[in-house]
Amino acid sequence: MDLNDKQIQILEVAEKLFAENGFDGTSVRHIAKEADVNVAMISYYFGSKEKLLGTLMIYRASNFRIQAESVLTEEMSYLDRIDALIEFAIKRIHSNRRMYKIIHFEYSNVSRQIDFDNYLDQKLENYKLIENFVKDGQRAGVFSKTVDIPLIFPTILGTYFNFYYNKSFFQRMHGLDNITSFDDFVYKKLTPHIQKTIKALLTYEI
Amino acid sequence: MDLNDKQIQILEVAEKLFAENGFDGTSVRHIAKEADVNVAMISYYFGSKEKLLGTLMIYRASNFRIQAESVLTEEMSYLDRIDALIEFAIKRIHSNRRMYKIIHFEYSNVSRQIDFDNYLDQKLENYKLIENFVKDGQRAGVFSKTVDIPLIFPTILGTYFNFYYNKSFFQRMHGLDNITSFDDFVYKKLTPHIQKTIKALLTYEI
DNA sequence: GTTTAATTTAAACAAACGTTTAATTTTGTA
DNA sequence: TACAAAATTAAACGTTTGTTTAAATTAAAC
Repeated sequence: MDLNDKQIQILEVAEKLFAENGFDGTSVRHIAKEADVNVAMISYYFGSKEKLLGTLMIYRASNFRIQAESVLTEEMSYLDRIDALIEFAIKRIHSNRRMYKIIHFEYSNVSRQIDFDNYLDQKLENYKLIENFVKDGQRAGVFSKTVDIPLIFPTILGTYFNFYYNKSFFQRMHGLDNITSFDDFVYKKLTPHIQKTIKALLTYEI
Repeated sequence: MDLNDKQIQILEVAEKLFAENGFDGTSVRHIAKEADVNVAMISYYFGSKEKLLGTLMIYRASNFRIQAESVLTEEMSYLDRIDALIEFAIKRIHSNRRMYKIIHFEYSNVSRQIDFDNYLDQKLENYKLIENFVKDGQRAGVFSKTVDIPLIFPTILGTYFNFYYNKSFFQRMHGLDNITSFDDFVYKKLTPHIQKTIKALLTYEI
């Protein structure tokens, strides 16, 4: 997939607007105007609005697994590697949060004709990686054997996204008033909270 | 707010379709057809599509706090009350999951003119209730003093919703193939996982 | 410099959108 | 039965939707 500058410009504007207003809430004319191109360019380059979203998904599907794998094989204690993995994971989903929001909302939409196979394959790959790591830790006697491994992911990602989806509520509650402090909060408060939660869960007996 | 049978019928169809296809992805004609009424009835009863959503929010905003309060004041250990609270909370959000999905996706939509004040007020009330309970537990020496109380909610709700939003993925992974087993999974696997996670977090030192 | 291909444009397309209208039917009241 | 109010209907309203067309412009190839 080779994309020229204009195509990338359109994709990034579309990502922003899809995340803000939803796929159906965003018109191709709105995308075109914001990206400063003619409406017809979207059909010309991508074929259709749905294919534009499909291209966007592929464009954003960079490989989480390879980097996560290198984090997990560093020479550190199991708990330190959990910390490192979660720090890396939150950084990743935070910078890709718009794409995730689009996926969350379109994934369960039956009327949409979008190919989620690549997304699901990557998700499964990522799961297998974590599963093996946790099982290693269990064999080493560091992690509890009663933890429900498939549900670790929803707890990590879910905590982040529930925070993100209720951003205004938390901003009001904490008095955060701009984007910088939202970013700061994610790294300085939310990430440690998730790290602590997962470490607690993985070492909790009965 | 007094609603007749036909109005309730429209509201429940709308809730289902909004959750499935989004607010913008659902047409008033689709709602009317599914609810077996004429399109004009929606304007006639609710004024507009947006006001229909507003009415739906009020219709679903039943009081979580009162029931949660009675759970938290039962004569049980702190950890057992955590279990009871989470079991109750998951039951509630599971049965209201469609409404929550709509709210999550419309809440961050700036172009929408919907009143979220009631929703936010309730959210704050619920938070205050939990905050007081956790602080009591900390004073009693049962709960860790380093836990970030405002982030307990995102972990509970987020775990549920990330599971729900990736339902098909988990169904494929666990071989769940119908709605009954999805319900079963929520109560028999997901709820215990969240209970364990929060108890672990609340008793985790350092 | 000429020709061919790629890009960009404004305009038009039919379909679908939320909403309103005005007429008709049903219901409730006296 | 007669009347008024409420409910229901099909049709029409003006916009907006995604997409296509055909002409104009720019870029690349020879």
